[in-house]
Amino acid sequence: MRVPSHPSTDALRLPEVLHALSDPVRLEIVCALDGGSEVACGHLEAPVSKSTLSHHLKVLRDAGVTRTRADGTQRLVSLRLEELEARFPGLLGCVVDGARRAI
Amino acid sequence: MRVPSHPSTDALRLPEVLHALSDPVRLEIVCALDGGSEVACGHLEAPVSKSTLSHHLKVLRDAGVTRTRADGTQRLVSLRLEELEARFPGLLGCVVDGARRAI
DNA sequence: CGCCTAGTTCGAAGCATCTAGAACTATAAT
DNA sequence: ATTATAGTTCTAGATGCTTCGAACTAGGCG
Repeated sequence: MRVPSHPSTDALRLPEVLHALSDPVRLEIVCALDGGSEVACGHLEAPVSKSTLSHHLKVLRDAGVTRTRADGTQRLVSLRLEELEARFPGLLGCVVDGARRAI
Repeated sequence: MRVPSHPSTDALRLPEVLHALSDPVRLEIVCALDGGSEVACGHLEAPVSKSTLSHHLKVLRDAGVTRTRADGTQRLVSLRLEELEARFPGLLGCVVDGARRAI
């Protein structure tokens, strides 16, 4: 399994980031990752099939919201907190707060 | 021309708001409205046709991002700053800041 | 090696989005 | 009343998104 590519911090595009965050399933994933922990794909709870979950993780990764690294047969996903904060200060915090209050 | 309907503050949904903000044309409109001014549709600069602009304004309005009121033959559009701030604190500010820096 | 586990990728269906032109509505001005 | 102005709505096409199952890839284990 080849290592997936991640956009550089400079390459992050706001419309793309917002679109990545605009889906309920992906918003839940982001909330689950908030706190900085690395989570294996399979441990993410989402009401979708494995392939759909993989697709959503790809959308988040391509937008630069998450990072994925291989660990054995698993893929560990985490938020790109520092990079997002550097490029769009406060955004992720507001979104997660808003999502936690009422999705 | 009948008055368009606006969702109540309670009815605002984060995924819908984020989706409304995830389009470059709409993001530009929101930036243009930031500051609190009311702007007539025709004075908004957007590289799209009149009907497409009308569509984008409807998406923003339906998501609860903007408010529209009639004034003669014109429609004045403005941001729902207070309501958005009450429901999703800081969000609009972060988005506008991010958009201004680099769209 | 053969098998299991963990994810990805492919193919396809169904639905939504963005876009524009044409037709329409409503207000204002002549 | 006629005409002009400002937007909306309808229709339609092209594209994109979400979803799933099936097939595939890669690493770990017996």
